[in-house]
Amino acid sequence: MTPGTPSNPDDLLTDLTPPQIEAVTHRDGPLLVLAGAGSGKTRTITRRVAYLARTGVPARNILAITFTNKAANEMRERIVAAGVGRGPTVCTFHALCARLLREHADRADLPKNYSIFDQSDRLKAIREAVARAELAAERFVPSAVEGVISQAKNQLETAAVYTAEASDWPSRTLARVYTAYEALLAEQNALDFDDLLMRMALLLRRDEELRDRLEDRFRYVLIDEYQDTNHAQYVIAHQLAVKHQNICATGDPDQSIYAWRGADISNIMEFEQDYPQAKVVRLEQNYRSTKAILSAASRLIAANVQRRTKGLWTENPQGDPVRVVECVDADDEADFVAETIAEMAGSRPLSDIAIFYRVNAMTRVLEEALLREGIAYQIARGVEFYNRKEIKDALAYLRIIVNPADEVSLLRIINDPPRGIGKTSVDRLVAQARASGQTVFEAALQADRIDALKRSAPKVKAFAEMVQEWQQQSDAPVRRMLEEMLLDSGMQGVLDRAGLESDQVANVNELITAAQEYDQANPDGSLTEWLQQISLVSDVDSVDESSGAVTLMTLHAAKGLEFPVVLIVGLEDGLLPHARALALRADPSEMEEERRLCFVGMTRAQQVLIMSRARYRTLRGVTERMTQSRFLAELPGDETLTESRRESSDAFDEWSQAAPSEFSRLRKGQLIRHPMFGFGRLTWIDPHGQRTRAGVRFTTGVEKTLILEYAKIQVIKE
DNA sequence: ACGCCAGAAGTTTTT
DNA sequence: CTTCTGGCGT
Repeated sequence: MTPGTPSNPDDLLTDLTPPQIEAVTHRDGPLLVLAGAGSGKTRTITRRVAYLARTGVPARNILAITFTNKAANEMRERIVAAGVGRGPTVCTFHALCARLLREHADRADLPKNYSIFDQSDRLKAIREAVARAELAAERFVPSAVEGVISQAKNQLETAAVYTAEASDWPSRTLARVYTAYEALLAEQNALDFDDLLMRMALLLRRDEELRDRLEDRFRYVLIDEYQDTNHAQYVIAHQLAVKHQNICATGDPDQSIYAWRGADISNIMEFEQDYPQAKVVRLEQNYRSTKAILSAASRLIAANVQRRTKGLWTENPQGDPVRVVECVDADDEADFVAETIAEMAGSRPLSDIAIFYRVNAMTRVLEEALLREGIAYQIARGVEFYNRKEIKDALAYLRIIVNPADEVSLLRIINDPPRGIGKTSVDRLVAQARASGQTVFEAALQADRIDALKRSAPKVKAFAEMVQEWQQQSDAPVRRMLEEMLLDSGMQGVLDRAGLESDQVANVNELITAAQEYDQANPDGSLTEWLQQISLVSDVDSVDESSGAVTLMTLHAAKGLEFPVVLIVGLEDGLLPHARALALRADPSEMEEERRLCFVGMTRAQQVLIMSRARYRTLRGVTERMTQSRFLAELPGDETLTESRRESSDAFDEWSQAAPSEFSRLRKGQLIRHPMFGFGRLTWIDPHGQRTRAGVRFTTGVEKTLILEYAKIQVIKE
């Protein structure tokens, strides 16, 4: 279908259910689609976009916001397939903001060529900010400070606002770090991920004229995964929809899994209060999973207290029961996974199969086992590619071409590959820049005038001039720019020495390919735009359905996807739910989020769902006995089938079922005394006869694991 | 100036 | 157990 071809928009409705049709055909005014897992949400949104376009809404007036780039690309393809063309804007919140801030840089009071700082750039800047605020680095762990700043930005609290509101000493001190950090970013023309959202939200609030223009441009706004939007995203969406009120939010509170990142579930829960005229459509029929899978998942999620009950049903066949498999340890579990997949490989393509886990660290054993069985796999971790040293270096070079004020990037590569500019010289150069109020790059250009640099001065100057030469040709195609830079910088030499077979060369080649693809897709593109675009890749963006391989990913990355066969590993207390949610001071809502995470994983499965756990797991070098996840106990017995990889006579079981020992009188919560550490309370006990261990939180605040056979503790009070 | 080694620290999830 | 950092030796 091409634009202009006469067509009946009702063709778009023929295979939809009544509630789906309601959502698709609703024209003006706010719309909330509460879409349960597997209820055809993506299809509904896509159809809605197509329907709007075919019933008179100019395609360019439609904005669809997705959670990942991958989801955006897929939706765009589907919209094109529905005959709408490339008119609608389909992207993530971050990509939208990056683009709009570039387009309206003057109004946003920003340079167009700003750098986007990733996690590690940001941590470096925070360390520097802590130093500048003259605070003890030990007291201010960068990652903790980062969390505070990130949270503030999500709440649209600028450094100035945060400072004004800081009343106690800790927050006043953090306000100083935040202020210093913001100054650092400003000096470097850099934004972090949260800035993209905060800047855009604040800009829309204060610049009425721009808001008005954007409201007219994006007359129809659709937001997917609304349950995982944070406050800043909420404000952006709201500002864009104030005038026309054509906001369509879709989501599922049961699939909210990003509260830790600032997502605010009340955005979706209170949609009807925010938009009193809102029409609400519920999609509760599941088209994805078998009855067995769906009822197991439904039973699990029903254990959440903070939840509006909701029925999810399916007309799909009953299917096989959900298998729960108890393995001996992580290696055994990985073997089980690999063997099971090998058996299935004859009857279905590997790309049908996915393995989910709670933490990335669990991939190693799985990879080894899959390799042994000769099973092709891909791991969803696009971000990791961009964290490789050679990639970060190459991008740092490109970033200073575009934005020479980007000090984090400049310092990263000023002597890499080595060009005789040592640490001392760099320190002196930075000191000179600070003293004269220049950027480090500006100071480097005049290195010959800095006496302190001595013999390295010509090298520094040569480096700066090399960057300047690149700058003069920076409107060349991205790929050519990249290759030129590799050659001139000496990186190519390093790569040549590493050899054609090396990972480094393969990675850089992949980057070159990415650059070339960008050039082809965007004839009017720019290096700036490409750099900003690739700063926003997510793990799942790298997943390729046609790869013919098993897909491995975290449960978080699995959201929005579906696979005929799903294996979820590590169903153990401490892993899923994660130990953090089990901690004594953990908020109960953390446990509920873990349960939703498990629910999300289970509901990705179409036909076969297998969940496994290990009795022993080695984490950071220590083997721990694991108890099964409480979530397994919450599954319905008649829909699940529990199997054990070993007879119960195995040594470990005997060990664990040993006769009650002298430690059997110990109970959780008892007050005890330790000769070295003093008083404390038992937080957990792991009974293994003589080998019984227990966790103790001492009054000093320290928590310790004690092997009771050796630790002579004394019970003070029952 | 540079590379190596040893010790430390940090391990949830990510746009 | 891994990865990174900082210090030390050349």
